[in-house]
Amino acid sequence: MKGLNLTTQRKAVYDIVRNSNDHPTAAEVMNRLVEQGYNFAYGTVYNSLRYLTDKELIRELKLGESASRYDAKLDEHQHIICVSCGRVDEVMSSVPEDWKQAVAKETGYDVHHANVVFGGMCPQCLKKRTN
Amino acid sequence: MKGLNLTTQRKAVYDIVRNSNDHPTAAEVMNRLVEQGYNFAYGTVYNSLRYLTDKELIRELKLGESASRYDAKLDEHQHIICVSCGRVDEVMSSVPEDWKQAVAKETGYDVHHANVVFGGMCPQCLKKRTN
DNA sequence: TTTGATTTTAGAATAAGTATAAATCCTGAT
DNA sequence: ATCAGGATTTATACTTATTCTAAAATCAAA
Repeated sequence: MKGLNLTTQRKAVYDIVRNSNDHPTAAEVMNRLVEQGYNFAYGTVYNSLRYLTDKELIRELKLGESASRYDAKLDEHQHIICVSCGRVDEVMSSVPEDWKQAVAKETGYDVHHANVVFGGMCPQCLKKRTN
Repeated sequence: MKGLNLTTQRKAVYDIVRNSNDHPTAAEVMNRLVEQGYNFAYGTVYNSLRYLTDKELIRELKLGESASRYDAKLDEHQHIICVSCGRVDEVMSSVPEDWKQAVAKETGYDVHHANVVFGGMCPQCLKKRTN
């Protein structure tokens, strides 16, 4: 591939992001690395996450929380956060094209992309609620 | 009103947010306060912004940048950021109801709200571009 | 196998925001 | 007016997430 240099540390970080289904933060990636017996410098984890993001092997998610999360799912999709337990799920249903066009018309912008973060109550928390 | 205590500092902060059209960050609010001859503690500015947010006089915007922005426009709306110059504009066209329903169906969530941040090129930057 | 480039490391630095404790300000009952 | 109690402000310390830096380690190629 186009000059991809996957060192031990980058590979380990990539594998964690790939094999996690909960969009871990840098700190969570760090914890899981330690669980697996690695002991990389904090800066290396951040560097690796940035490198992998630049190479488009993973995506950085800014969902309005204090820390960025990372996602190895690359096809265009959005996210939904449970207001009760904080879990993050994928939303595959894509932004309606005609809405994007309406926004372009309204604002005069050439609209490149949309980042959408839904908030709501996840099925599990809905069940736990008022019974 | 419902126990609203607008001190000098809170009023001054509120006025700045209200009279700005660029969704200032806390640091920008601070700068504008200094320009107006005020000299409040940093903590006071943060406290005031939180107080005003709690009282629903302003809204905190988390647009995926490092710092929160503040907006005195209260009706539901979204935002668009210029990828070239960074300016932030309002998007009044609202999230299509049927899309929200599709997302609820797909995820099983009870969808409460959606935060949308569009990215694109603003009219001014479009004009400046390749001429 | 020396040289140069790249990467990792440890730790310092930064940026945004929160917590804390003392000082100040307000308000309302004596 | 005046004092007590609560709320607010202030200055400063702290936290969290992340980036920067400079030295050490690793790799790759001549």
